Amino acid sequence: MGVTKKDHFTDRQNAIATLAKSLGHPARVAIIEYLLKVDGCICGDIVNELPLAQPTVSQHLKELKNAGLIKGDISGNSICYCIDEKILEKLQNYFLDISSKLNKKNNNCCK
Amino acid sequence: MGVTKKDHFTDRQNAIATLAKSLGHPARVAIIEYLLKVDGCICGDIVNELPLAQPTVSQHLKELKNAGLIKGDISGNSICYCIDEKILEKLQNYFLDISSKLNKKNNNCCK
DNA sequence: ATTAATTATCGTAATATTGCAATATATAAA
DNA sequence: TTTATATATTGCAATATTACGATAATTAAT
Repeated sequence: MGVTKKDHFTDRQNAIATLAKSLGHPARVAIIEYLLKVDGCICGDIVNELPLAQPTVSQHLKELKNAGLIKGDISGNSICYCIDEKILEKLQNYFLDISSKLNKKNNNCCK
Repeated sequence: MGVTKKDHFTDRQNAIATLAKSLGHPARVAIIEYLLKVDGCICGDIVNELPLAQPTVSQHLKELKNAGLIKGDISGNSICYCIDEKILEKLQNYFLDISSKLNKKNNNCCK
């Protein structure tokens, strides 16, 4: 089928999956890392940085934006994309939570 | 095309993307959360827990295993899956790293 | 040895993703 | 106003993912 049965999972599980999925492509990881590195955030710079055609990058930017990981501001002729700290914090907290649960648990049933 | 141009990105970017992708489906998030919650880790329990058919769950388990997030031990008739702490730690550290970089940066170019 | 139970694999259909050329849209510059 | 620049959208081909029935493979129980 290729269609995910979202209805059967919790909102939280779907939310985490959506965020994780948006980082599930190296180009999108590269975009986040680029935005972390630079001061500006002009779309054209991202296109130049990545080894992909402009429409492809635009598509990846759209996915990151839909997931909430980045936001975009119109800046004259071009568009300035930046990381949305809140959502990244959410992801970070999720993994912190998992780690603390793992620590409290004896996770030794497999070697 | 539908084929990811992995060659053009760094190993680290590809590695993070692979891990994130493996959590990019609610069923796989649910599997991880289930393994965190319970003491045992028998495949059949996971199948019962999830609203998906056995072959589908088996496929998701395989993906998590390929990504390195879980490992499986044969346990008599059945198979015991558990979380691989090392890899989850890797993911956690990645997001901690991003957060600290975000804090050092003035990320105020978009409102 | 047969049968039951557990998990993996195969085959296949439906849908999603990736990538890009072509084109549209919108703003800036001349 | 025309032209250049920057980004988004459309359309399409290739590949990947998701889901499951049927079946294989493996071990346990009888």
